Amino acid sequence: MRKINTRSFVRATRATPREVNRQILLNLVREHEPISRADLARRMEIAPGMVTSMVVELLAEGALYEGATIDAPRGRRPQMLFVRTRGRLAISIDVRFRRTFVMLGDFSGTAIALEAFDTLDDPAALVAEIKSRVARLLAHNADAGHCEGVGVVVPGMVDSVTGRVLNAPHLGWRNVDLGSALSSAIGLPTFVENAPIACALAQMWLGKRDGTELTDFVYVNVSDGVGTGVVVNGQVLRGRRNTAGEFGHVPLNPDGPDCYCGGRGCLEAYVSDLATVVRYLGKEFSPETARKHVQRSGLTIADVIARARHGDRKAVCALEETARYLGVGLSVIVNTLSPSLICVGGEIAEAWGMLEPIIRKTIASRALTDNAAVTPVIPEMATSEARLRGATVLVAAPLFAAPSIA
Amino acid sequence: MRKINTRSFVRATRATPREVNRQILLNLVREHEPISRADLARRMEIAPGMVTSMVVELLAEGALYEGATIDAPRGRRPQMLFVRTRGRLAISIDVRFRRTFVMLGDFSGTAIALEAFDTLDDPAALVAEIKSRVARLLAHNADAGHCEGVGVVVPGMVDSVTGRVLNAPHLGWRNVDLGSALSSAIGLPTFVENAPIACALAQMWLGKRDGTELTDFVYVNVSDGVGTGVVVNGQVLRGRRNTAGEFGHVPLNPDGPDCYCGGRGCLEAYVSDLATVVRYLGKEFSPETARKHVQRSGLTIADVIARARHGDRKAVCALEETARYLGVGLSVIVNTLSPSLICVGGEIAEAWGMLEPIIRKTIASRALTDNAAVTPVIPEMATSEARLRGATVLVAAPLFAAPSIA
DNA sequence: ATATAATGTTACGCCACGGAACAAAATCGG
DNA sequence: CCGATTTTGTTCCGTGGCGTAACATTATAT
Repeated sequence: MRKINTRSFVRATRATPREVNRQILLNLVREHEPISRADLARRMEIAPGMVTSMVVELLAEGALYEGATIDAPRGRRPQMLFVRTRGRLAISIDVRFRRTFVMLGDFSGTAIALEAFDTLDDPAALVAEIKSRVARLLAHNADAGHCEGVGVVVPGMVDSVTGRVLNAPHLGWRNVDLGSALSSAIGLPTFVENAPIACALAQMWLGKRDGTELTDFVYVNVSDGVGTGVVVNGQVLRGRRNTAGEFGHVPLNPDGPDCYCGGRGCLEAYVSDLATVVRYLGKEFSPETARKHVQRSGLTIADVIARARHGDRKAVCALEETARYLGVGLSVIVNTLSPSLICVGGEIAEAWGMLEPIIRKTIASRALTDNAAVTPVIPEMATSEARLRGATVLVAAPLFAAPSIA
Repeated sequence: MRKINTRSFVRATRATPREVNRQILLNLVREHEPISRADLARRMEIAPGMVTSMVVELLAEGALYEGATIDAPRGRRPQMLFVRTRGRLAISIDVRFRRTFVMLGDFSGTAIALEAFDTLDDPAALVAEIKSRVARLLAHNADAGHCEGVGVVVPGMVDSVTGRVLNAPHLGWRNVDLGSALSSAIGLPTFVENAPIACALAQMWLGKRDGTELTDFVYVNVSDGVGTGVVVNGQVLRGRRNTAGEFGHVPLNPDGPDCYCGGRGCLEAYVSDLATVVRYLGKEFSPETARKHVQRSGLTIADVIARARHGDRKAVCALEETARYLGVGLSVIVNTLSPSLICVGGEIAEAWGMLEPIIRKTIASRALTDNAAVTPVIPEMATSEARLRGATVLVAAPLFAAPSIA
């Protein structure tokens, strides 16, 4: 039961039913391809004639394509339909603390070309560098298809409507109009999004699940910071000024370590990669000294995980402590949002075998209901390039999204 | 951008545009009444002819009624339209720990009759008592109009679709099918909902705001426990099995007092009325002893507030401590959900003058962005009968809700 | 009395749903 | 090898409701 916002509503027009049904059909093809017209009519519970008329349109637009007819036990052979992803290209850009990745890929998220370079902290310089690389990528792959947009993923708060980066502490950016800059530099529609949200979108649109829809879940990204992307009812939770989802700064202990946010005992101060490495080094975490300790040691979270695998007791303990606190943090998410799934990304996911039992136990002991206690928690390995796939989704997904009505 | 759930979607039919536009029109009348057809046409940006055809339908159904024509500076005088709330009745029931309230009121939430009696812990006995009282109320007020349904508000987790009370610890209920029992006893459609969610619904549908729509906010109810109703995008956040929104059990301190939920240092263990009174008595809060202490003292939260008003230093300190912890809890809500408003209900709202500065300061110091720091927090006084108005909304609001499409 | 301006109604074209009939292309059975 | 059957896909037409426009109604201004 949703209340209509009378200050900003979308009226239904004569074309509305067609728009709605077209999108439903498109999504059914997307999730069940290859699929025949007859099967679509059955799934949508509409007359076959309407499927024909919609499919004719979608074929003409190039949204779908017809594959071969396939064998059937009896009767006329069905002509299978597919969503056209090949030849529909997107530039995906992942701006990270040290390195920036630029990918040319198609709408299915598969890469055609991938480049990386050291991130330039000056936004104008970064835009210029991206511009030249994108131009080269597009020129070298002119035969691969038509590029329909640019998706950019940034570690920080983003106003996805205007494309402005509101605050990206790791890059030292505040109120940078990255969307406009890139879109005018490259000459393609550009979409900018916060990294954990983009990862959540990638999970929702590209994640292969066995029959279950993923419309209410939380993506938790653990890296230098802890960010979350919350999806409710198939929509990203944004809140006022796109500042929702900061579960990384849930306070777990008023006497805990200081955090970069100015608070004390935040989840992030316990479970970020920085915090875990500092713990392994036997030091106390503090915003002032953490980076120094880690840089002096030359260790990364990957090293700590590797040492733990090889039996280093201190490394195992450091990771187990991280798992305990992460479990507490996730139990807050479980009790407040009650998602149908939590997905944990970041390099820490590589150590999932060690972490999972502790996380599970912690959640189970703190969940308020039996049902919440068994909330599925799955890792997403860093190798899956979640951020770049999320950047692709920023370009591709709007074509499949539900029309907003009322 | 919403993803369509291909496992459970609603196709658009030929009647869909009409349904959508009808609801928009109805809501415009609801929020701007009295309003003329011409004004509706302008606000909806549709031709006046369409307004006429829809209004004819709605008048015939009795959803709207025509008032008098009013003066206009020039031209034909407009005929004003109103939503018909008089004569459309609802039974509203508020089941609380000690007392149960039964109200007969119209769709605007104004009471026609109100009764109260001691809550019977046995569900069957309670249903029987409610049945006889409702029958009498309806018989005595047969001329007041037609009763269209029953709304029930319960202190606990509710599956609002089936009407089952999943878990109401204060009543000692588990998996009680209250909805079916009441609906077959009274013979009217019955809607059951959790108390803080119902309060949130009352705020959203009946709250008088000056021009601003309230579609993303959190209602925090502080009483014996702490419950929250979260509204995102004009919809209540429910999560899996209706267990979302338990911000009362966000852990604030691992070394804090034990909580009824089995955890330690939960927000509820610091700021519930019980916790505040226990603090005033100079005792440590614990689930085993809290009620005993309070009962022996004979004090209620209202007494503590009254004493603080009369200059009792200990009472002021106890309340200020509650405000500090509540501020921490609200800052968690601010950072994770980023609502456009937080509404605090319960008897503690009566002491708002004392609490607000501390709450505001705590939120401001812990918010992650400047914008979040100034999230409006408003009290709702207990006198406004939020729960009973919420129960009414359960019956009335479905008539105004947006049709769910795609 | 006529012009002007505002509200509200009636009329009709057209798009897309909705149902049904029809065409197409395969297997099955004799 | 030919008709019956089955399944897929297309064509056709009726109808509801948007969308535009003309028209009726009722007031004030000049």
